Amino acid sequence: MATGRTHRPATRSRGIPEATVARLPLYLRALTALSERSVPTVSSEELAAAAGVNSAKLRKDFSYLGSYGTRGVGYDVEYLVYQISRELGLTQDWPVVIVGIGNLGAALANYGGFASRGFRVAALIDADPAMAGKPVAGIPVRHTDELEKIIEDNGVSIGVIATPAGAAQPVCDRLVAAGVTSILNFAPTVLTVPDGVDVRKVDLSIELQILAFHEQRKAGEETAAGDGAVPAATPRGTAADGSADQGPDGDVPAVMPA
Amino acid sequence: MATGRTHRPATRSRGIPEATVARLPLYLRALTALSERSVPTVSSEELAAAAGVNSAKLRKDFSYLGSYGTRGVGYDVEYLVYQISRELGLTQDWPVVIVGIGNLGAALANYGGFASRGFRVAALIDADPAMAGKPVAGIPVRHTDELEKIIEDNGVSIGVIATPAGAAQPVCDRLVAAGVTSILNFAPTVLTVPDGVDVRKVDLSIELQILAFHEQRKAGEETAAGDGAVPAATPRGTAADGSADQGPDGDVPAVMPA
DNA sequence: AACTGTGAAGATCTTCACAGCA
DNA sequence: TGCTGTGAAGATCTTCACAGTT
Repeated sequence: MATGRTHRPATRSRGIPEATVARLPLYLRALTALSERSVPTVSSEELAAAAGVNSAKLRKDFSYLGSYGTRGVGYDVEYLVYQISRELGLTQDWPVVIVGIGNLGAALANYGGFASRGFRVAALIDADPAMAGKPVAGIPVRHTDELEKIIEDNGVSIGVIATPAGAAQPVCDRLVAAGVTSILNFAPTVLTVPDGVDVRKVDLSIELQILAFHEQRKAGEETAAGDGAVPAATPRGTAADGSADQGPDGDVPAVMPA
Repeated sequence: MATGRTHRPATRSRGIPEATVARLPLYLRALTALSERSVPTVSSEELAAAAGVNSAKLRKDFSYLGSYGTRGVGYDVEYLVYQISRELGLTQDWPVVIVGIGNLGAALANYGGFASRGFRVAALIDADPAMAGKPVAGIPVRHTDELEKIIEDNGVSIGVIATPAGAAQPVCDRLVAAGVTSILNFAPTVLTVPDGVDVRKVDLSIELQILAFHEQRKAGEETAAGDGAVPAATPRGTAADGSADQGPDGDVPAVMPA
């Protein structure tokens, strides 16, 4: 082993740090709202407040994209929306398949934000033969047997797994074998994928456990006063301070349909 | 904002770094699986593989909890399960309320992992009068009017918001006013909360956008033939390298019911 | 005067590599 | 011998603070 190999230059995709990439969608959402209100320009201070981060961080983040602002003025909303969209690859259409149409899968299929921003639900797939043909969110559910064909016919490269934990890895393997290279996993399992495939996971129970940790911490500190919730002073929210940064930075969360 | 206040000593809750806290649930899940198979001990190497992280990181994480392992042997599964559960505050019962019972809220209510690990759904709340009384996952939905009373009667400190984006902040304000100090937000909005309240967010569209960014990157690199970029080497999956760490570390994602 | 862009300092997090215990 | 626990080095990320621009 050893091999001083290029030990994963990772993150440095090409200059934009991963932490910044994770915040671009946040900025984009805030900018889109401003755009809809026809606001022409914003200062880093205003936009930062709307996105829930601090302005220094926002400016540094934008500096990785280039110099899209005007000193003394701020940023042109429309222009920034375009630049960030392009950077995120949202100027093109990404066909997505959702596998596992239980409560969660249905919720995802119905999610409006999907179509609105570069993503298109190419197909809903479920292993239950009884579901086949039934429309969910206006899209007919197709059987797992067709998975490979669907991926190929639609050139799908992003797959969403909303199956029970036990089915996740097999489904993942098939998706990858069929050509999917990015997976969003809602099943509470660690997926193993070959090199070159990205996996992000969303896990409800993990998020709750992280909250429980901080909650327990608060309870302990409060003791000083007596009990009541939220003393006058700050029991302090460990991480995530009040209005500032949301979603500390943990990594995961998971959900799983019935 | 501003206020040169105690500039958030944040993370250092009391020694355990936030990044470690975010991984404890992962270890716990892997350990629970081992426990069910009656495996008595595990090495950091084995457990790390099961949790999808590298062993050095796992050992360092555990070192913050104390010295619970045995050199030359490994960790006692049952003992570790207990220690991590205690650290995360899962040895006590956390009543949780879910507000917004659409497709997503129903999916969350049906999520099995809820009850199994220290969390108990105290109530399901929805603004639609027509939903009141209807059982979802065996629990009758109650109207938003009762929110405050429910929170107080059950001593709820953790709330899950699965409402449409527009209703999220108002609901959040009421939850906080009633005593909730930890919120898991599935609505695609940045919530503003007073100091001392923790907010974590889960946002589907953000996760997809992050995947799209990397996906676009991959596509671009493959083209390498054309312009001068990336030799002939691997197309490489930007971040999240193959089987290693899952879920890079972004911060957020969002889902929203119909 | 107002605000961006950014070098540098600080804070966190990760990985190495090896001393030390069972 | 086998594997944990951890100081130290590295890599990232955040925040400061101010030069530079309109």
